[in-house]
This record gives sequence, C-alpha cells and structure tokens, in this order.
Amino acid sequence: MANEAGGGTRRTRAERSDSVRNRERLLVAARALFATDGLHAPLDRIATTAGVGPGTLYRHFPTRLALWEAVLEEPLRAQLDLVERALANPDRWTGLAGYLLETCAHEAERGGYLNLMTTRFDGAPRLSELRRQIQRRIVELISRARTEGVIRPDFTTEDLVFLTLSNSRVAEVTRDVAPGAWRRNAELFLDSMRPERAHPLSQPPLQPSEVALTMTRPAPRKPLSEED
Amino acid sequence: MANEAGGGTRRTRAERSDSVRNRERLLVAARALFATDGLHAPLDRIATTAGVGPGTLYRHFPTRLALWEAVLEEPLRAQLDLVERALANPDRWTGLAGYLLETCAHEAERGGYLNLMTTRFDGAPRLSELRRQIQRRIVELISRARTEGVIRPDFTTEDLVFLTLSNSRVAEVTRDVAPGAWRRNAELFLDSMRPERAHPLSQPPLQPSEVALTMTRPAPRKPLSEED
DNA sequence: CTCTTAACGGAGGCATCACTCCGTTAAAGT
DNA sequence: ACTTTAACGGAGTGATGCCTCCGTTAAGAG
Repeated sequence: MANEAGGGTRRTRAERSDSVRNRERLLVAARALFATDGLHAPLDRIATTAGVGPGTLYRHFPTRLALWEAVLEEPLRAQLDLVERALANPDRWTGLAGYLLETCAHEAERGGYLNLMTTRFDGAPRLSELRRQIQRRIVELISRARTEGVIRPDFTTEDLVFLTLSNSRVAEVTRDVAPGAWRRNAELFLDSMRPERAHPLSQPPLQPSEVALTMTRPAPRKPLSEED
Repeated sequence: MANEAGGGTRRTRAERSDSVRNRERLLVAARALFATDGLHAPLDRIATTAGVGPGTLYRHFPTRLALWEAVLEEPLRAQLDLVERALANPDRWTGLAGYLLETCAHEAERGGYLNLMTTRFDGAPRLSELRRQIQRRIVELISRARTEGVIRPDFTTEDLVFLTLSNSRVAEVTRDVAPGAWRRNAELFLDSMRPERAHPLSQPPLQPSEVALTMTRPAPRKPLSEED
C-alpha cells in the first residue's frame, strides 16, 4: 500500500532514460551474440557490442543467468505457441509432424539457443515454469497422437525431445554450408515415428527420474565451434 | 644409405628411456582427458596428469594437432574395422544396422572423440587418409544396401553420417544419467532407414561440395559440458 | 541554473590456458 | 667414474574472460 507508484510517502524516482536505453542495447547485443556465438558468448564482448562498459552490463544483469532470463523468455514463449498450435490441429499427425519440423527450424535459426528444452535454468523461475508448461503440452500432444494411432505405440515424449535434440546437431554442423539440410534429417525422423514402420525397440523408455535429470542438464559451455 | 640405423658415418643416438616413458605417459593422460573433457582439454592439465612439465609435452607434441594425431589413430582404425566387418556381412541389413549401432556405441563410450567422421584434421595426413578410407567404405555399404533393397532408395551416405551425428548428441546428454539411452534413439533411426512405406523427403541430398565442407568442419571447441 | 544522486564506464585484479626460455638433471656412451 | 648433451620441468609471458571498485558524468527534480 505504501511506496506504490505515486502513492507512497516517498516518491519512487522515475527510471532514467539512459538506463532504459542501455538496457535495451544490451538485450539487442546479447540476442545477437547468443545466436551467433552461443549462450556463453563473452559478457565483455556483449557489453562492447552494446556500446557500454562491463560495469553497466553487470548492473543491469548481475549474472549471466539474469541475462538469459531476459533474452530467452521470448523464444520460449514462441515455443509454447508452437505446441499450442499443434494441439489445436484436429489432424493429429499433421499437428505433431508440423511441430517437430517447426521446432527444428526454430533451433536451426537461433543456433545459440540450442536445446532450450533440455537446458537447466535454476534460479530463473520464469524460464523454468515456461519449460514445464511446454513439456506438459508435449506430453498431451504425444498421448493424443498415440491413442489415435498416428504414431507407433511405443513412442514416448522423451523420444520426441531426443529427436529434436538429435536434429539440432545436424543443424549446427550444416548451418553455414547448407542451411536447410536439417530438414531432410528431420523428415527421416518423422518416418521413424510412424506406426506402420515400427520395429521393436530393445531399450525401454527412460525412467521418470532419469528424464528429469536429463532434461535439465546444465547449459552447454560452448555450443558452437568456430575456426580452428 | 648414409645415416641409416647403425650404418652411417655418424651413429644415430639411441632414444633415451625417460623420453619414451614420458611420451607414453602423455598419451595415456591425453586419451583419458580427451575422453572425459573433450578434444580441447587443457594441455597443461594433460601434462600435469602425466606427471611432466608443460615443456615436455610441447617437445613431444608441438601442437595440439600432433597430440590428436597420436591419440586418434587407434579409434579411427577401429572405426575402419567396423565398416569392414559390416561389409563382410552377407546380410546387408544386419551389417548396416549393426554398423550404425556399433558406431553409436563407439561414440557414446568415448565422449570426447565425438564425431570423428565430421571433424577436420588439416595437417594430420594420416588421420585424413583414414577418414577418407572409412568414408569410401561407407559409400559402398550404403550403395550395396540400396541396390539390394534393404533400405529406402532415397537414403544416402550423408544421411547415415548425419544419423550417427544426431545420435551422438543424445549420447552426450544422457551418458551420465542413463548410459544406454542412446540405443533406443538409434533404433528409431534404423526404422527411418527401412524401405517399406517410406515417405518422400522434401529436401534433396547435399551437393558433393556441401558434403565436403560439412564433413570436414573444424574440431569442436568444447564438446562436453560440466556443472554450471 | 543548481544540486543531488543514480548510472556510467573503464582500469584493474584474479583466474585460466597456451606456449617459451633456460638453468638443471640425468641418460647413455666412453 | 667422467663427459657430453638431450631431455626435463617449471617459472614466466601474453592473451582472454569474469567481475568489481570508484572517480566521473549527466539525468531529472526543484
């Protein structure tokens, strides 16, 4: 009640214009460098690119995670949108297949954001919550497709995540040379999901506890490689 | 004629025992650290692990590439063996499927050696030559399987390499939690290769020039990730 | 226009890693 | 045992990246 915007005993000072501007610049720079150089792009370089000193970066985003939180929320929401639209599709197969391809496309574009779905964001509750929501929808997506028989009965949610994860490596390797090459690979994956082609799998699906661990592994140190 | 072992005007000095011993120690340490920490494990740490000074390491292996050359030859030969054995198998499908699974197993074990087949080794002619040999056999393996109709007709050599590449990511992510989980993924891949009821692929195979570029990308900077 | 103060930014400390130089050690030949 | 000399190893240099401290600047309020 006290100290609210404009109503307290002590007025909250308005945010300084340069502060707002710098924050925005930092986010732009971070988005760019995360995409090209990965989620561990040098912070000093992000600051330089934004045209501010390192001190300013750390004032706005005390940790790398804070910066991730600010930058990654949008792509995660986009991902959530993707699942929602897949769920809305009455044709289960088309919905699911479209989801896989679009997710792969999503990751192929933003090379640096690779594997958002399997990256741990401890200390970034908003991101963690988003990831949880997305995963819930994927479970739904798979279970519906399975009950309607458009995918093989032994196919699980984790299998799907692993397929997108798998494809991200191909996207990573081919992005400079043949930017669309991942699609062919992903379409092969689609055929591996179909019920009429299924052969028994020797390996049982992961235990729930294993899934939890695997899906929340720490963020990769250096997802992309450069010259040698 | 002159200066040969024992026959020249000036005798070639025999190799010092400590030199041989240290070289061996360095190789042991390098093998271990490459496997656990990736092909870019700190050289100083390799030296320390081997119980020698950094100077000694650089004397034996002036560049990181020289160390790779010494360490990676054996696994590449093993890989060559794998293809040979697959080719020797009269049952084309079993041979090919076995090759895929064993290759994936191979990469899953030696996490640090990931994607030997798509890593460039400029300046290491022996490794490059080995890789070329392996690739030639794979082409043979695929073409035989295709003409005998045990795989889909639109499946190419690069598709196979990309599948193993894909799976390596899964192996990487699951190795600590569920070391065998990659196999399920790889078996899904097998189903995507089968000829029956294959669905058309929208993307044409890579151009030979694109293949060459993709298959010889620089070695990854930090293949593995640790705590965060 | 003046004052207050938050925001700025960069110099610099610390850690890691690649790589070298050189005084010391000890292996091998006599 | 003595000599020669290759091999040793670690201190040291430079580069990179993380992060902080603090003197300076300028935004916003009055």
